[in-house]
Amino acid sequence: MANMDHLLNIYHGLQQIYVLLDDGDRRALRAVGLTPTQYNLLLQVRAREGATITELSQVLLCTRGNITRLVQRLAQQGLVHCRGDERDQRLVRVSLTQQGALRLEEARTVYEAAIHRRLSALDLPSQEILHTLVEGLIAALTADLAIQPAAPVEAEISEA
Amino acid sequence: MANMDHLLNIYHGLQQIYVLLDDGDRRALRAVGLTPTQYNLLLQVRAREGATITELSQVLLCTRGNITRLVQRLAQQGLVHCRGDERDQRLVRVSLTQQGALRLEEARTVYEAAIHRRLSALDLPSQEILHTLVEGLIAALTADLAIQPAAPVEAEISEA
DNA sequence: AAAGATTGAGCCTTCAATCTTA
DNA sequence: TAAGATTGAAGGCTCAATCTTT
Repeated sequence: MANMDHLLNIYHGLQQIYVLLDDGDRRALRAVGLTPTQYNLLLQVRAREGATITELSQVLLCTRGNITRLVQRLAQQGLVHCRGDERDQRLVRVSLTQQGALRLEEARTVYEAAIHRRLSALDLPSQEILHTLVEGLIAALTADLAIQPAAPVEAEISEA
Repeated sequence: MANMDHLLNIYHGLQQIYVLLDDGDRRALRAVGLTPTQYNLLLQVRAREGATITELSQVLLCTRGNITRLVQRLAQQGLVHCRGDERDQRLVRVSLTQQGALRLEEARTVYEAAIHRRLSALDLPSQEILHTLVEGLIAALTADLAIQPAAPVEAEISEA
C-alpha cells in the first residue's frame, strides 16, 4: 500500500488526458458541426451497417437509453436512418444516410489530423509501450467490471 | 503517416480506459451517495479552503458555469458552504462544511480501495513507465491547447 | 417471463448571453 | 472596460420504470 500515492497520480493523469483529448476533439469537430459523441456513433454505424440499439450501446460502453436519444438527434439532422427488423419487430436497425456518410468523411479528415498532431509528441518506442500498457489496463478493468457487479449499497449514508 | 492506425488504437484505448474507470468510480461511490464529479470537487475544496469558482474551474478543467451549478447542488446537500470575499465582492469562496468533511472521508476510503484494486494489475515497473508517459502526454496536450485556440469554424457545414 | 427499446428524472458539461462589481 | 459569477439552451450520461414484442 506504500505506492498508493503513485497509483493516484497515474489515475489522475489518465483522467486529465481524457478531458484534454475530448476538449481538443470538440474544437476540431466543431468545424464540421459534430460533437465527439456524434462522431463516434456515426463511425460505429458505418462499421456495422444495420446495427441495433443494444449492439451500439455495447460497443460504445453506455446505456441503451443513451443510444436511443443520440440516434434520435442524429436522425433529426438527417445523418442516420432507422428501420424495423423484418423478422423481429423489437429490433431497431440503424444505418447512415448519404448525407451522414458525407459528413462523417469530412469529420474524419479533421479528426485524424487533430489526433495525429497531438499524439505524435510521443516517439515510436513510446507509442509501442503505451499501446501495450493501455491494452493490459483495459483487460484488467474489464475483468474487474465482471467481478464487481452493481454495488450492493451496503453502507447507509451518514446523515439523518 | 504510416502509423495513423496505431495512433488511433492508442487513442481509442485511452478513451475506453476513462469510461471504464469512471464507471467503476461511480459504482464504488454510490455506496456513500456521491458521484465521481462531486467527489473530485470536494477533494479540491478541501485542498484549497476558500477556493473561488474560477480557481476550481481551472483545476478541474471545466467552465465556470459548470462549477457554479455543481457547488449549488453540493450546498443544497449541506456538504459545502459559500461566502463572499470581504475585499472583492465579486468572488465567491467555497469551503467544506463539517458534514462535507465527514462525507469526503467516508468516500476516500471506498474510492482509494477501488483504485488500488483496479490499478494494481500493473506491476511496479509498468507503473513507473506509465507514469512517465502520462506526464509527457499531458504536457504535450496542454501545449497543443495553447497553440490551437477557439477553433475559428472556417468550414461551412455542407448541407443547405 | 425475458429481451429490446423508450421515457422521465436528475446530474454533468459546454457555449453564449447577462448581471454585478472593480 | 475587465473580471467573476450566474443562467438559458442544448447535448450527453445513468438509473429506474414502462411499453412492446418474443
